[in-house]
Amino acid sequence: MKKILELLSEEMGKAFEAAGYDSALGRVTLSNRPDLCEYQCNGAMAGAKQYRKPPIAIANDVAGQLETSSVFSEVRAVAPGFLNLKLSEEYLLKAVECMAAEPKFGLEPADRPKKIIIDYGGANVAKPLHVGHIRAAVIGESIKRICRYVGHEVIGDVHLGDWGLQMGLVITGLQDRQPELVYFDESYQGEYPDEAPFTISELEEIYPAASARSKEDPEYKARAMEATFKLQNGVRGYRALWKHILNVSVADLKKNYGSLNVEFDLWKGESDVHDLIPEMVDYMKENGYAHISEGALVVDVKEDTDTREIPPCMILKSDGASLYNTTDLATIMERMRLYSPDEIIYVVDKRQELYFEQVFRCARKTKLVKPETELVFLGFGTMNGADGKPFKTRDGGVMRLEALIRETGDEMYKKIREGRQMPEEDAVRVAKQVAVSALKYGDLSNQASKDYVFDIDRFTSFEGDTGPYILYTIVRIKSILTKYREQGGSLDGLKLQAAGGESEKALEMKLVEFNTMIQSAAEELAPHKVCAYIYDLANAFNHFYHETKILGEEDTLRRESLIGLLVITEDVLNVCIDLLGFEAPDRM
RNA sequence: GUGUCCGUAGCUCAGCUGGAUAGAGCAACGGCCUUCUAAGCCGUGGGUCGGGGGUUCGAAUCCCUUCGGGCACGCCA
Repeated sequence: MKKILELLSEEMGKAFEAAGYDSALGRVTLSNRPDLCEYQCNGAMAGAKQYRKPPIAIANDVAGQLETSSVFSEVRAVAPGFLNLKLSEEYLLKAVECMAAEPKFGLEPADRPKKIIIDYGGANVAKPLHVGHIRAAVIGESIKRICRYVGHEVIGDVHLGDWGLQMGLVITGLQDRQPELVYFDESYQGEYPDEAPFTISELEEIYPAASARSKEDPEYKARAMEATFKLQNGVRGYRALWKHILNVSVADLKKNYGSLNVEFDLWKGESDVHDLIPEMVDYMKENGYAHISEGALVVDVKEDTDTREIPPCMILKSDGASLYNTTDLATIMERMRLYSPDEIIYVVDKRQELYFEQVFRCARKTKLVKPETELVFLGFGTMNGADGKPFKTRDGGVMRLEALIRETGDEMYKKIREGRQMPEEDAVRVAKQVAVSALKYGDLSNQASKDYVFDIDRFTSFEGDTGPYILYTIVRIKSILTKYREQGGSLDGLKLQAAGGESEKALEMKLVEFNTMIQSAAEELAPHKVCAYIYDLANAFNHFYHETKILGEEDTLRRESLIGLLVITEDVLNVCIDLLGFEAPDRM
């Protein structure tokens, strides 16, 4: 179905036309003065100059055309030339019925469904996820779901860092700890064990230690680079060890991402494109795209329209080694070959914007992608602590994601215990579920590109603009619907009636905004719009709830209508929180 | 230095394809539970939208300028 504002604008446009004005002036928007009207049209003022008439005269002309409108119950021309509108309850009812009957609540399918790859992990093998990873995961997952919902084919890729110096560091660190391992015996010809010679916790100790040491000890760093080199050149033992590291690490990553309802379709990594690099480099050389500059192989990517110097995109370092750019470009090449996507979205820290600009330009210039392939950089800001600086633990360290989730869950559990009587087991489960909503909503309700302050007390609060508040609202609805069914009511075949009051009407008006909201959230890759919408919707519902007896309504048809409205509201809220990547318990 | 983003209530943030009295939440204060989850709802107070200039009938929103802050700027990722 069409968006409500389009429908109203069409109706208004007709009135402008009938009164002798341009129908394009009939654009209707939500009222910014809800005390005066529900919707408004400012076209009379916009057209005043064109028609050399006072705006109020135009507004009066138009209002005259709408006296018998079945769409608007009230059309008022107000100085200096506003058209203040109220919607007829019957028209609104039809719109609500229509959205309830249509798939996806009347959202028009994407006019051009795209195949999209979304790259939103950024996790590194052998390094635990820390709070810095939460934004990519949470935002990327939501965008993946939103894009799918509007009809695109979306492939989520974690794109692991599994091939760089960090692998050499881990291997070197391991060698120091367990030099006797067969993997380090280059004369060894037999099969390597299936079992990894380390656990995830050991792995997580080895990397930071090795990394720290390499920064102070150049000789150690040289060893790590040597190990990296051997790994990348296929030394058997190193490859086998690397496999172990990968497996142990990925199992752990899946667990942690899983606790945030984040799931990837692809677990590809930098290593997957290693073999493509020589081919790509040759291609760039042969076609004259790349040249040597200061010893390194680079592709110039500056353009005449640049307002600043854009450094060239480096393909190989002066020592001939590949770097992040190399694998990112090779990954683009691989993705084009394997999936031929229409669009690739990178959900990464906004500080990498310039870097990705270079990579994108390079990919275009070297024709790694088709001219029409969209390469989108979606940069997110930092999660800060109360001091406005990047979030740290109390002792100044980097907090692990696991710890953040656990602490939020503990906090939630405490609050549930204080406020509710609930069996222990349920309390634990519900606390986890609500904690995920708190974390995700707290993050997603901010514009992705902005930094935000992580405040556990605020996010886990049941009051205000929070995940728990949204869930609480859903739980309330569920509770009523459960009671209704227990009393013998059925949720099938409910017939809606026109709104019986202001708050009911306001709720319906919010509901019919759904398709508009989703479309704009998808186009702008903006989950925070979904948050803002459900917050408004939850408020509209709670307001309505307080004014309206639902189960106590004696008129059966009216009661069914109210229940029907609850069902739609719950469905819409549930769809929205699913798009944000969390779910509601039955009770809380 | 160059570029870029940001500066809105005590705090955290919306609003930014220009519209009528700039909105929420938190915090503060005051009301509402024998009735569907009060983890809720209603109300009160709180603002030179960083400053200045311009465009416009009209600017938080567009343009210029200035101050303050974040971030990025070839061999890290």
